[in-house]
Amino acid sequence: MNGNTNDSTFQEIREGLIEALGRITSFWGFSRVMGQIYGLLYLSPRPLSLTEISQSLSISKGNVSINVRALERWNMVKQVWVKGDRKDYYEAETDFWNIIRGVLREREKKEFAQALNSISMLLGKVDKGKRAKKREEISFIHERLTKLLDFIKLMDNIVTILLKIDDIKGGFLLKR
Amino acid sequence: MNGNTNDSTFQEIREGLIEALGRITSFWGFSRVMGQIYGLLYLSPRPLSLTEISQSLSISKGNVSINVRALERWNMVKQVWVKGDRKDYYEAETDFWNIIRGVLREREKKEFAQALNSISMLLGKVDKGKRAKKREEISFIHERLTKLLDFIKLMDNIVTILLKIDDIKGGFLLKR
DNA sequence: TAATACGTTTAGAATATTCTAAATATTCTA
DNA sequence: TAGAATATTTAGAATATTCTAAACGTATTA
Repeated sequence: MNGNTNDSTFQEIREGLIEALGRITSFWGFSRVMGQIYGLLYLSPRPLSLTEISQSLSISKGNVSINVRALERWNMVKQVWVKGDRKDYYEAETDFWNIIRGVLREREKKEFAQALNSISMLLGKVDKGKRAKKREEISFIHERLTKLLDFIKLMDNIVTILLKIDDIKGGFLLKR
Repeated sequence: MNGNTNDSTFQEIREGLIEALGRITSFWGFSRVMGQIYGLLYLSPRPLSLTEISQSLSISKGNVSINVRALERWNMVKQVWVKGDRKDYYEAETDFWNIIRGVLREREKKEFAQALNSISMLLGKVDKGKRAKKREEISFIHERLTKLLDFIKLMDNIVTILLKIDDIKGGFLLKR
């Protein structure tokens, strides 16, 4: 090193971010490759093609294809048009709150709804049997399920409110 | 079915919750078995031993052992003493906010710290090379990394504040 | 239309994870 | 201390996931 920020330093930084984001996405339940691709795009001054991504990360084109599609689904990557080139190009979405919003909407929201459904159904089953012998056991189970259901409802409401605020105000609470 | 809530209905409900919680924990990045064990304990009026859990869920004792330990680490299950019995018994922690608090503290918090570290380090590398030729590229990378770092800091702060509030007030914001 | 350049899908290989059964360690009781 | 009851660890089997290379399909150019 000579004190200048040269190409190899850039390379080092890129690889560092790729690794870091790979770890993070993996931690949050996405695929590691998604984070790596996102990291690469995030530090690229211009959109990259599928082939370039594949080569930069030493990952097969098929794999890149699948993961880029996933990233698009999660609002983390946008496809862009490059004039005079018929390849598809991709760039990183840099509005993180927008990404979170998308994830909350598609993933957490759905999961809460499903949980809510399951537990409600189970509670329904308890309530059907009023004349049972085992009073205590019924009331115990009823109480526990109700408590759980209330909690899930509350979480679901919080998420809903967050999304509403964000929709209406364009993110006054969350954006910077 | 005869309209009464009988044992087989209880069984059905238990299995329903076990399945639902298994799905949820799996979704949130924990093992499925953890959710199942938690579900079983959550609807059990008395603490259960390792062997009972193993039999109820048709899972090897070894597996139960590992996952119960994980549940304890996450504050989701407590070991309890049953007089006159030298087996270990376990029961579900029913304060969900307490559980969340623990998870935030041990998992998210740590992960944010690590991310913060990585990105700061990368930014440091950029700043070292002031006299480089590629001015634009430097400022581009600098800007992007700063933006990312700020975001992570903000998230980290939010979590920190949540935990502080909860510590001081005993959870006035979160508890019900 | 033929040849080319690309993206997607797929079958199976590589890898990682989870699980069990058995071995080992620990704790308790007599 | 010996023996019994329990919990934990571990080696390897079972399973699930991820990845690649090649096949395929589609659009574009010559």
